[in-house]
Formats: sequence, C-alpha cells, structure tokens
Amino acid sequence: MAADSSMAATVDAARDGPKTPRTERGRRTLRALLDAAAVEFGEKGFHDTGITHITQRAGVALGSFYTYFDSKEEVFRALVRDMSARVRETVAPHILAAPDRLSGERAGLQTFIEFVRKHKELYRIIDESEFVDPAGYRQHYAGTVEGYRASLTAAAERGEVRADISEVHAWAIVGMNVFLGMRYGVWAGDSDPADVAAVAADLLSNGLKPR
Amino acid sequence: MAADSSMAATVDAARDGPKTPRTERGRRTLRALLDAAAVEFGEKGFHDTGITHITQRAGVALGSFYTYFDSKEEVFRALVRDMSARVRETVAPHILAAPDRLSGERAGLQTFIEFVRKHKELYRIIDESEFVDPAGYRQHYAGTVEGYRASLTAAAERGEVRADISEVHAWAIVGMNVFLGMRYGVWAGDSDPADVAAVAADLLSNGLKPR
DNA sequence: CTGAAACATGAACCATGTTTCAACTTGCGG
DNA sequence: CCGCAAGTTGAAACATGGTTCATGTTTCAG
Repeated sequence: MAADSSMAATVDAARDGPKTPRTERGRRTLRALLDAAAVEFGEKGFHDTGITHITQRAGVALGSFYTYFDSKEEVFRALVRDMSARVRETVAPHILAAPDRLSGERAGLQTFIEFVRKHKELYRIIDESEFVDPAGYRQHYAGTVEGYRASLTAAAERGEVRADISEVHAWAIVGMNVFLGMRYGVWAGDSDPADVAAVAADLLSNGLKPR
Repeated sequence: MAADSSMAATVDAARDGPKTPRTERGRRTLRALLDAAAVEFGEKGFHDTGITHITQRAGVALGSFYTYFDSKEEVFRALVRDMSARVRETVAPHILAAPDRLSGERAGLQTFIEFVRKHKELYRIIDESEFVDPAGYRQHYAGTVEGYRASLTAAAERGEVRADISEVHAWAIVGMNVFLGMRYGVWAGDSDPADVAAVAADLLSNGLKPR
C-alpha cells in the first residue's frame, strides 16, 4: 500500500503552480502528501476521504496540506493528471514493441490488465474523476482514444488492419479494454491477464462471425 | 427536464420497504420525489445534490423526504435499481426482434445510444453508483453481461456467431457499448446513432483484420 | 360524519470536515 | 554563524447539509 519508488515521478508530473516546494524537505513532504492522497482516495473515494486522513498517512500536520494545495479538489486533479500519464507511459511501449498492430493490441491489453491489478487505487481515481474533475476525465479518455485512432490509422496504411478506421473504432476498443480492466483487473484477480488478452485480441481481430 | 409519463413505472419498480405509501396522495408525493431526485442527481451528481434541492423540485417540504426514504443514499439506490431495469427493458426487445444475433447487436446498440441521449441523467446515475452504491453498480453490469453471455451462447448454438463464446466476449462487447453510449450519447449528439451502431456492429462482426 | 392513521411541514439540531491563521521550527545563502 | 525565507503545526473558526421531531393537515374506512 505504501508508496513505492515508482511514485517518485509524481512530484514532477503533478506540480506546476506557485506552491512548488523550493527545498528538499518541501519536496519530500509534497511527495508524501501525493502518495498518501492516492492511497486514501483509491481506498475510500473522494468524499469519504478527509484531509486529516491524507495528512495522517503522510505523517504531517493538517496545515501542511495547504502549503501545497489550495483545496481537496486540487490534489485530486493533480492525481488524475499523474495517473493518466502513467497508464499511457506503461501501456504504449508494449503496443509499439510488437511486430504488428494486432499482436500489439494483445500485448497492450495484457499490460493494461496487469497494471490495473497492481494499481487498483489509480484506476478508481480516474473513474471517480468523472464526477470530481470532469474536465480531467474527458481529457484522459479523449487523449487515449486519439492516440488509438492515430495508431490504428498508421497501421491501416501499413495494411495491418482494415483500411476504414474511424474514431468509432477507437472508442469501441478503448471501452472494451477499460471494462476488461475493471472486471479482470480490479474486481477479480483469478483469471490470467494473458488469457483474457488473448481472447479479447482474437475477438477484435476476427470478429464474432462464425469460423 | 420534468418527469414524463414514462417515469410512472418508477414508483412500483423502486418501492418495497416499510415506507410504502398507503394512499393516493402518498403515491403522488413519492413519485414526485423520485422524479425530482433523478433529475437533480443526474444534473449535479450525488454529493452536490441536497435533499432540499430534491424536495424543492418535487414541491414538497423537506421533512416529507424522510416519510419515504431513510437517507439520501437510499433514494439513490432505488434510482439505480430503476434505471438498470429500464435500460434493459428498452434495449433487449430490439435485440430479440432482429432476424439474427449480429444484426440484433446493431439494433441494440443504436437503441442504447438513442436511449442514453434521451436520458442523460439516468446514465450518470448508473456511473456514479460505482461510488455511492457499489453493490448496485456491480449488480447492474454483472447482470447485463450475464444476459449478453447467455444470448450469445444461444446464438452460437444456432451457428449465428463463433462457437467459442465466453464471458470475456460479453464483457468486451458491453464495455464497447457503454463507451460508445457515453461518447455519442452523453458527450455529443452530433453523430447519427444509426451510423455509429453500424460501424461498431461491423467491427464486431468482422474484426479489425484487413479485408 | 367522524376519528384514527397517514401524510406534510420546516425550524432546529447536530455531526462532519474543510479551511484559516498566528506562533513556531528548520535549513540554506551569504 | 547569522538571519530570513521556507516550511510546519494544530487548535479553532466556519460552512454545510443531513436528519429529527413536535405540531398541524388530509384522507378514508367504518
């Protein structure tokens, strides 16, 4: 549950305002706050999480929170930006590394499910941003879909997928992946992500038509 | 925005407890409360909606709310059950009416997008139930997916779709539909639902493979 | 008609939790 | 080693809004 070293990027990724820490001590506190907030929001959701829960987990005083954030919403927004970036940074390389787009799709989905399983908190935060930070939510999915559309269009030009790729295709695939991530990543960890990804990728490649 | 006559079913569908109204006047008040709650929750979300907003829109006194509900959460749960049922009752017939499962899929998706567009509030409520009423949320999607799985399996036995249908396929399709509903139903009403459904159904039938 | 049960009312109560602030400590630049 | 900027502290102010309840009104069975 505690912050692992991969969390380190958080500080840079999420900060920008006038409340940026200027000393090493400040950066440590900010990082502790962000990590604690991610855990608390992930476990109890935005509204059931109190600032005190965050500061207690971070091991700092209540007032210190307001040294770095103007409000509870702001830390949430910072987290959304950060997780959004992190998901893409994790999945994209696996898609690109594959020999062709179709097998890349399989690899990407598997990575996604594994990632979600390891970071259930992060997943919940993006979902809840639909209500706490609607702009961040739309940006996340609009950005993800646009990446997909571009990638698929490029693959179409290489003849790896059908030529008539459109935005609708991209939304359909992203929706599919998100739901599979929720069901097989967050809800239950029984199935093997590789198996799920294989079935889904096959469906995506060949469709539902018989034989 | 006001309650249309299709809302009438709400009372029966959502009620069950010891606080069921016994007179006609009571049923009217309960219905007004449920309709108002649907609109308010849909527009502002659960946490930004106050009981006073609901009672004011319903045109009843604050205290009357507690004649019919034990808490703010309870009315939300009642709404989730109701919307969940309504979506299925709307979409299912269109799938069944089609000559085969694949064209049924197209018809179902089109109906779904049109329904969502007409009832944006209801959609938001189901989405937010992930955080306000997690059990209701899971039930909704688990139920929807199970329906899909059963329907697809039957179609497989008739040879209308591939024979190796699994739960993963059902989750993938539902996720696809949900995201298309969000994007083309809730977010923007520019595209024609029939076009979107046609593209998605074709993707689902034939897959991404070129030609 | 009538009275008891159902229903309606809204001011007040109360719990919760965000945000402020003035005093205090730490640590870096000169 | 000094002094000031940066950071820390947590009690208290404050706002919000869910829930209760005692009182008044309506409905309807008998």
